[in-house]
Amino acid sequence: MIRSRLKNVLDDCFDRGLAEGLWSAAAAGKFTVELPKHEGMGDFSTNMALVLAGTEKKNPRELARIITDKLARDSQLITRLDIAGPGFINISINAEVWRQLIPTIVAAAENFGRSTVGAHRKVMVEFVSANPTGPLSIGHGRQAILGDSIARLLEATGHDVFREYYYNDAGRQMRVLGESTRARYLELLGEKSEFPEDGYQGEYIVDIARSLVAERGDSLKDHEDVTPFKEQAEKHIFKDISSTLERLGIVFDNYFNEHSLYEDGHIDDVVALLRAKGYVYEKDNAVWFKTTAFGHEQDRVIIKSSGEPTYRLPDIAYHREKFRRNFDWLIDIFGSDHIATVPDVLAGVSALGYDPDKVTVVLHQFVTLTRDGKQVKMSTRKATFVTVDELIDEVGIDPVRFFFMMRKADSQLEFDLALATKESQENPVYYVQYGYARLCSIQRQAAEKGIPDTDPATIDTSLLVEPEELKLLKTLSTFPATVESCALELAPHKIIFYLMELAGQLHSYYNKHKVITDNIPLSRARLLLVKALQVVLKNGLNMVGLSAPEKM
RNA sequence: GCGCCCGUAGCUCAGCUGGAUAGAGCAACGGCCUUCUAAGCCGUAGGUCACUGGUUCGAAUCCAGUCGGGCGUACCA
Repeated sequence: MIRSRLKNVLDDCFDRGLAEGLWSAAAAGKFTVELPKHEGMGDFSTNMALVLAGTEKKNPRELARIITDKLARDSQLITRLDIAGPGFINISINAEVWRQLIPTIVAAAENFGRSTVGAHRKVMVEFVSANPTGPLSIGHGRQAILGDSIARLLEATGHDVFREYYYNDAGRQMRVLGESTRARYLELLGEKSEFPEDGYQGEYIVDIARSLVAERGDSLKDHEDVTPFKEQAEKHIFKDISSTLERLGIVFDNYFNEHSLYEDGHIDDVVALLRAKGYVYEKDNAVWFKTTAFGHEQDRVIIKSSGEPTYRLPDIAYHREKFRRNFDWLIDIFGSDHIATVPDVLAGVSALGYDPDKVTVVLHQFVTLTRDGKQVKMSTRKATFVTVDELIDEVGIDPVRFFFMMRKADSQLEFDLALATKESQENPVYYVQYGYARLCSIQRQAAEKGIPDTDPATIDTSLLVEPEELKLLKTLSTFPATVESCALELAPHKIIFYLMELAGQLHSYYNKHKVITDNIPLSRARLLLVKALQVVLKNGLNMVGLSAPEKM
């Protein structure tokens, strides 16, 4: 926020130089204001002179001198200017400007960091979208938390967010699920049964079968139709999935059933529309989508010779429905194994006349699960996977959320179970939360000692002169911009790194300076800083679905 | 073969819309609890940013190629 104030001053300086004919407009909008990499270089740094040197073919240090002469007139904000290195201008900000942040933050309270840049744009975030064939596995967990955190950050920045879960409870995989359940059911009754070769072997199928025995006894013993088994399995698995999501604090606005696309005729509509536009043809008894018209290497089958659609067709129809529901921005969170479908769906969207630029696909790489240094193979069928539920049981909800958010989506994420369990005491999530708990503890102490409450109007913040205090203020000031860039870049990991940085500075400060001392005015000033820190830590944690415990 | 992602400290990873001396956590080593919670702090050590070339005042960052790992590349989803 102070940075943007400074940027305005620099822009103004640039415009005045432009008016005076000192340089051309070629460098307009190209220079930046950054935080210097190293301490002792002022509060901010700009490459304005270097950028101008490039466009004007002039000596950068000479340009820097001209710029600093112009800037020096503004002393409200700027207290010192230095030209460094090849022509960087290092800028020191009036400490009072930093201090003024404190009452601002305290007054904004839970709104500090929130913004309206989203301007109520309607955004759909589609994520998880696991079919009901088994409990959520680690891979789904990453996606669930990534999607939910992105959704939360978009909400915090003023977007109207809609969370949707797309699933398919029809088809071969569900039939196999039903058959697997029947086999377990018959086993429980002591009957002969043949377990499907590619059946779902997880223990959860036995639990479902057991529930069927409890509810229906042996009445389904000779039942030919697999439907009741399938339905029972689906019912239980969905209940299981939603309870896992609920534990993680994830709530969907809608569950979209793929099957409804058939019932409502959307599948047929899409084929007809594509056909009308000439993007569809028949070959080898199958129906093909002319994706080569969109620069792809080969066309794709959308209806098999058996008459069944391939996954592409409902995916395209589903995205058409998203567009028809008038969202301004469609965000799909997919595992990297779905990468192949993305170009096809986007081609479909284009072919139907919608704007593919409104779709953003966040592909996340796989989670590698290790236990005692050995990689654990994951397969829903074989049930050698670890479920999200088991993971939560072992390490707790906040650490699960935190760990999955800690890495950018592009990176493969290694989750060492042994480490996460054994060393949960040193988990980075506790480092951040402990910072918050410490602040709360300080306030409890202050109340006990009868130090008057923090009415900003009666507090002299100019007593905050320690370098650690000013450093904390600088970090606090970047919170709103951090939230905004995390949201717009769909990158929750950045807020995690921000929170770790802030917590680190706070712990250092705590160890070096006492907040509560016999010096009451100073104590009150520091308590107000504590309050501002509390606001930011809590908002940051809550914004991505983490708790902020007052005691640990 | 082709497409996408990744390759940065012993390990796990930030940094990547080009900027000054490349960072964090864990692990290792040495210190700090009669004082607001030691789930903490301070210090030491640890690097050819995979490799080669290019672009330029400047490259971990951009481009090309090479090597290594992952995921795809279906009339599976």
